[in-house]
Amino acid sequence: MFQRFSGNDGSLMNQTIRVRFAPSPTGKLHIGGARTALYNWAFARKNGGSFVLRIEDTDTERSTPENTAQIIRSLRWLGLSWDEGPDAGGSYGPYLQSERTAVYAAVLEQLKARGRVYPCFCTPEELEARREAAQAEKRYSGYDRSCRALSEAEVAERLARGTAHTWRLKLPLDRKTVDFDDLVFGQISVPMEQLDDFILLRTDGTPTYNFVVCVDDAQMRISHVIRGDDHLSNTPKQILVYEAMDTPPPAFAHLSMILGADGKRLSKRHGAASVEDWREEGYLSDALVNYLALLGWSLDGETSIMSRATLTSHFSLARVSRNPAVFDPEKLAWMNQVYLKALGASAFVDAWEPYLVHDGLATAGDIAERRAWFEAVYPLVVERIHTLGEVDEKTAYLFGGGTVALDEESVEKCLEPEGSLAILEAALALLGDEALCWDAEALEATLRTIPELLGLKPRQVFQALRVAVCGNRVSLPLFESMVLLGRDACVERLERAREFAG
RNA sequence: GGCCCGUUCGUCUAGCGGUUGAGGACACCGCCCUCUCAAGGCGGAGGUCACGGGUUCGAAUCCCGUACGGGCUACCA
Repeated sequence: MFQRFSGNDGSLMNQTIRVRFAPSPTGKLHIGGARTALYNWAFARKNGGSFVLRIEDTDTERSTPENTAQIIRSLRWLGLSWDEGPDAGGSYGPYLQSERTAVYAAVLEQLKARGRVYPCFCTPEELEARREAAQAEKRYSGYDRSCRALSEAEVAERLARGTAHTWRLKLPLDRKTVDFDDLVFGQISVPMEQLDDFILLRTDGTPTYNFVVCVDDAQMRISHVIRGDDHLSNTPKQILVYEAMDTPPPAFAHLSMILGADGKRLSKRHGAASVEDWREEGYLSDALVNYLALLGWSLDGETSIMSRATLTSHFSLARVSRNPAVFDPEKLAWMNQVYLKALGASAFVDAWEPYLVHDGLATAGDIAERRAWFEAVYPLVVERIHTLGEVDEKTAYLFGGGTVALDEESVEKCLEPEGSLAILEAALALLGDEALCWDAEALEATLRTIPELLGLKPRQVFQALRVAVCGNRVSLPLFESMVLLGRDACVERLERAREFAG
């Protein structure tokens, strides 16, 4: 699959598009990570390329297989699919960094053979002291390259003696800058004085991030690295690693950070910060994907509701914003309702079921048996909620049979005032008619006669009946609620309410 | 401290030198609808385009400073 695109030098060239999402399994999939994954996926799908999932689990302290499984679950829930990954296989594996140690060792050996790295025997304490001294004198505090000046004999001698050492990258001393053309940020230029011979392999033999990420991206033939802009400053270092490996670097596209309402980087402090959290609160993946797509990217500046298909047919890095974006839960909530309204009754009941079961309102068996009843609730409740998590609270009064919990304040305001008893009696009399058809239209037509009969305002009548039947002065539409409750339950509730009525 | 990056209504954004008296969306306000709450319809308020200099006939758009914010500056990723 070949695509023409503009290369770093501005020329057009043919290249297979391959992108990757490389999360570290140290926790759940975060909103920021989800957006990075989404943009990578959209870019790959739009350009007919491949999307690779690679797990960066080298931090054995914090990485767990559970987190990896959880991240994969979240990505799938979001509707993203990858062509290669730990679970999907592929010809550039393994896709777990913890299984790639031999690859890193081999590349390091090549770099040694080509004289692009050198051992450093400086201890952390020495480095720390020198760094502090440099900072005190306001000099660049990077490594002073002292071990780079060691003679071959001395190096051989220390190595033979088994002296603890790291391996550092030998930066070219004759360059002035490292330049690259970021697909989002544009031309970036960093002076070489700001870069030092950073460590590729630690004393304990483990490779560092800036090394492994290059090895992996190079070996996996990644064409475009799309990631958070916290890596923008690391990019020059990585370009130097590519040069040492004698491999052309991929194109880079950095995504600005997602912030909380306080302007700080989005985190748990801001409430739900992981995809899993939002799912549990009752957000639809379609809504989350749509919202995330627009957080830092726009189709045309006008469109706000769009499907994954639109995303994958129109996504473009050129339209990715450089400014950090503040995550706005209110807009997500609005968008979620838009998607809930488009869901349809059947899909809604499926999505609602876990909440019903969890809150003890119904069992899976009840739902299967009275499917139509649950589906009838949908059009009433959907325009009054933003998340699935709110549905049970809004509909709980429909489940009590002949009894309902009466809201104290509602009773006080709508049931206790004089005239309520007469309203209840009138309603009971009218509903006692066995011939009355128990549907919303008939109920409304019948009960509409009460205001005139008693000389009361419709509002007063219906609010009294609402509190008697629904237990609260705020509820789903009264007549439809009565239909869902059934005649017996309604009559019983009206009778019970009489003792509170004025 | 040094280096890199960013800065358009409260928020997400459109805008890539003139058709912009800066457009859309969320939130907000009002009206209509109405059995409550919503939803919906209509309308409104809200931006001296961070600030200061330039370049230009003309700048939100290009250049340079300043301020503010973020990132990197680790034997973290």
